[in-house]
Amino acid sequence: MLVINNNTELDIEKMSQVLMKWYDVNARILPWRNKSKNSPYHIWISEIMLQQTTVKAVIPKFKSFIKRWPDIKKLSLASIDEILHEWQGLGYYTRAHNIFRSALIISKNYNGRLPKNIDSLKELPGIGDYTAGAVASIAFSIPVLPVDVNIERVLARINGLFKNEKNFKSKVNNVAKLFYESKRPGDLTQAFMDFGAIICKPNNPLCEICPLSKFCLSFRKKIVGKVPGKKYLKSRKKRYGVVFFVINNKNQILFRKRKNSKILRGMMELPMTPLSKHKWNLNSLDQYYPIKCEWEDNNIFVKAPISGFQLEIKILFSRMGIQENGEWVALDNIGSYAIPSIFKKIINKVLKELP
DNA sequence: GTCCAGGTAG
DNA sequence: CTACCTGGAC
Repeated sequence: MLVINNNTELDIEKMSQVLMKWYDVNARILPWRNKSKNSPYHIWISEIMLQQTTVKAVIPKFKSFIKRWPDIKKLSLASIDEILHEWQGLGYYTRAHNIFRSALIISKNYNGRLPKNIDSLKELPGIGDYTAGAVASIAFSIPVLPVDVNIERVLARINGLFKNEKNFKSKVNNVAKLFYESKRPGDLTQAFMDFGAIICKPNNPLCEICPLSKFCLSFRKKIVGKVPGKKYLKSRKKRYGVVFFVINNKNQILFRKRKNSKILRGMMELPMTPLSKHKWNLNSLDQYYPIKCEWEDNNIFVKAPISGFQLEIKILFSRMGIQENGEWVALDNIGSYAIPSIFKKIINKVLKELP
């Protein structure tokens, strides 16, 4: 028995068995699937269409596409305009271009048949790690388990892995590799896919009828809904700001009160520039300096996610004698003010990193 | 109405 | 890392 992440229930053989048994009864009927033998061409087209696109949207498009171009040779004789027209509404139109380019390559170099190994598949435009693995396992019975978000979620839940933690991707890939030995690689891949879509759903997973629950660490810990969670920093829009960090010889920091702003109104903040889409030119800060003094640039940056944005704050620093004007807050009294956590974060970082 | 996921290419 | 597009979540 293999043990991953303290999951002593993990038993690859047994899990594959259970999953296959479930799949044999519950497999979705989809137009690109064939009980006796899957067509590599159909699997390829369906996998490309299914990238970023729901099964529901793909089904009618797949049918008309295959009807119009029943094999790769015929597809290679089409025009890109025809293919784009057929792709209309599916989105990500580069996929259509890539399919056409691949069709030409396959006709020319592979006699109209998809190559049967992962490396050659990945050389074709539009085929990356996932799609190569999907086609290889489903169409050619090559023992791999490609990891898309659905399979990732299933494996992560079974092993209690969070996207947040270090090396999440490689941990999931390592678990996936444990399943490479399967006797029915294509069915196992599709079993995982259907299982992720029907039972181990992103929201409201059906744990009460899940045949894998006894192997599932998240289920045992009652945290299924939280796994795999989100990455801490997603691709958010970037905004840049410069904070003026002023501290006096009584260990007080210069603050100011936010006024006519939508967010964080009435809370205390460190003096700073407005947030900009672009990095600040340090020569254009004149109108934003809270006081007149010399500014040290210690090359300190603080990154923080806030309401849909990823902030990158640069710190300019100044140490000075007692000064009457302004809102000065003693370091050991910060707790008694309404200060957004982002500014606390900045303060902590600055105090830690100052030379 | 707004937010945002999601494989691949670049 | 971002752009690509759409539809599903909220």
